[in-house]
Amino acid sequence: MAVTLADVARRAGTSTAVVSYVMNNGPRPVAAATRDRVLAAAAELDYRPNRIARALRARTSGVVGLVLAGASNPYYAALGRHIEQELETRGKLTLFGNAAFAPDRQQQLIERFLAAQVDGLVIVSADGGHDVAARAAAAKVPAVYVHHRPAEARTPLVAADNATAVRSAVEHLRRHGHQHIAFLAGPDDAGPVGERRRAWHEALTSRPGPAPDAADEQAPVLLRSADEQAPVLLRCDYSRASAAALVHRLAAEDRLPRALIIATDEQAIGILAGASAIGLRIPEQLAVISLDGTPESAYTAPALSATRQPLEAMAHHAVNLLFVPTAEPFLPHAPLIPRRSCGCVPTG
Amino acid sequence: MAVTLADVARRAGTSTAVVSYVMNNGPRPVAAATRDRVLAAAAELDYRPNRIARALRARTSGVVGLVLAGASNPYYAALGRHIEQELETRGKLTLFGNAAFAPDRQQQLIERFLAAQVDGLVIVSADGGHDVAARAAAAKVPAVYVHHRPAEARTPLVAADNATAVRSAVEHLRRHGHQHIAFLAGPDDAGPVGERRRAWHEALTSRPGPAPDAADEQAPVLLRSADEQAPVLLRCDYSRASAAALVHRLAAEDRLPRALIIATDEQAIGILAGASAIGLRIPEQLAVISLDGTPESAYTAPALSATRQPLEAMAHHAVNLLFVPTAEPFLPHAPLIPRRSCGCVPTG
DNA sequence: CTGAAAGCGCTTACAG
DNA sequence: CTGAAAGCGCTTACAG
Repeated sequence: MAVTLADVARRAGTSTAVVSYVMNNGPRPVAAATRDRVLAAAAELDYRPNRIARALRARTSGVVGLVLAGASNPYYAALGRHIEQELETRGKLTLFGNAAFAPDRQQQLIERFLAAQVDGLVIVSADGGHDVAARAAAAKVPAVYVHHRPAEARTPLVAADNATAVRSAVEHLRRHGHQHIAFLAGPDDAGPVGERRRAWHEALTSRPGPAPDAADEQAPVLLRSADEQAPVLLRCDYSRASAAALVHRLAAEDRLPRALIIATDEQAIGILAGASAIGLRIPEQLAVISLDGTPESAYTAPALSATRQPLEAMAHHAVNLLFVPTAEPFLPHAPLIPRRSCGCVPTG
Repeated sequence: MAVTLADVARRAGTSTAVVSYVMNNGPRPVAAATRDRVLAAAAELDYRPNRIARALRARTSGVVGLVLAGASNPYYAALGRHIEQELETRGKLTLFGNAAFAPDRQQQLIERFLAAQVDGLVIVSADGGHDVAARAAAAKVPAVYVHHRPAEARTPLVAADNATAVRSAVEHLRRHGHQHIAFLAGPDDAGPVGERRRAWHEALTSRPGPAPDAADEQAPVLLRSADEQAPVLLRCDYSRASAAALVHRLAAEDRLPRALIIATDEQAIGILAGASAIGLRIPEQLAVISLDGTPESAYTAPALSATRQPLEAMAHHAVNLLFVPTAEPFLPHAPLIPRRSCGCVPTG
């Protein structure tokens, strides 16, 4: 059927071992003349190596499994793109799976990827998953969590510095004159969003630390007034629909805050859509800052101010970790990108 | 190292053939007692079949390759999600690659997927690619193009009925009272966007056919005035940035149209962002309809009116075609979803 | 219903 | 520098 190594060897008048050596540039040297004969034979026959056969024998498939907690969320999607690209740079193929926020689907994908003999596993996880990486460890397959990992997991995690990002968002809104800054979290306090919520609460209820962005250090920090109400915590699902519905509800009940930090771009986009639908002006009536800062956040209406997670660097680091394990900590900074939605009018 | 079929056979006191029969429920029958012993042995040893070995021997990998023309475009991304999900439903794993609008990357991905012995190839293609499916045909691997295929290709194509969609968009804007309806195309006239552009031009320059949506048939069709200017064709790259910049330029030159049909959601999102940045009110000053209708189009500000391509049905059909080839034509309808951006104020 | 054995297409000691 | 051969972990005729 298809042309095999043996066919090439026969045509070149040599052994399969030698053909293998020239196709792989090693591990044994081959005489230049022999090499040329082999290359010529391979070209004439249009030989294409069978990676499956290679994988079985060499015990390495050249494939890495990537499972995304939810592929339609812009944050996970952007992370997924960067990871795939990073893997391609390293010559790896990407086996892709979308867990669609179902822990059992995530588990099942991992099992199937492991059965497919992946060389590594990148798990971009959300709250609520089991420690699927334990299975990878049992199979001696390197794995890495991105964004979140279950509490019990011992697998490395790559995530941005959420607490600092949230503090810079709070500081920034204060500089815009806001004292009452609400927070939109997810349905519960699990995972990174929980961390973000806690950082927000702490920033509002205790003395703020130094501003994280050096560029901002000149700006006066407003003191909170003594009669400040308790911080307003809002919650909704991680979906545009849910966030848009929340705006409607809040408006109907006249409970709209004036400033809002939103845990995710997905929700922020929904907030913007809901605001537009009811004629609520952003940032004039409601100032918002999101905490993902995906590429989509630059092209919303109005453009979303956000703390931008360094997705590319995170992807790079995660893939690195698969191949050169290191204990070195990595907690990259998520800089605040002021755009229109917080009240800034960026030039350009 | 890992537990193999032979280990299970040994423990169950039987042959590898029998173990294989029970693991695969065939193709030969196995006595119930034997079967139970095998299952017990497999469970005790925590046996996991090696899919690579299976693939080599059975000449079927259970993996399908999916290449996306551009993964950050919401249209391709949504299609990709549906295809992956459809494949998962069929028990296939998805090898994923992003061509990032580079024809040579697309070609290379196909080669590598073929080398990985994929059972099929789904190519969500944009203009400008070579006929990569020819290579698949040579390797006897079923392939299908989605959205677009090169002119010379003989591989099946799954795409929506673009011409009808465009006509319904033109009709709809006319019902809103617009006579001068501009069109935003891509940089050139290749591919499906070219078709869309031609359908728009034809709808504007000749007598309109019957309205495609039965629900709309009562609405009066405005006659074009005799002094109507030539249809205005706009072009920009398929990127949000490029579309946003276009709005700025048009406004600066005072050449803004009053009604615009936009070839893609990606560009439409950019138009909305650009409009928001300069305070151009949509739909009051500029009515727009997009021709993709991805899920994101429902959560823009304002919500995008669009002809909605039936992405899920397309994905389903494409994957179907891989496994049960059929000559049956498939040209699904893309219904118009009126939202805010065209001037409609949908209830709910 | 079950077992012994060949073979999928490679890589890799091993011997020369 | 090159070749003969074993073996990766399965599936599948073939024989019994």
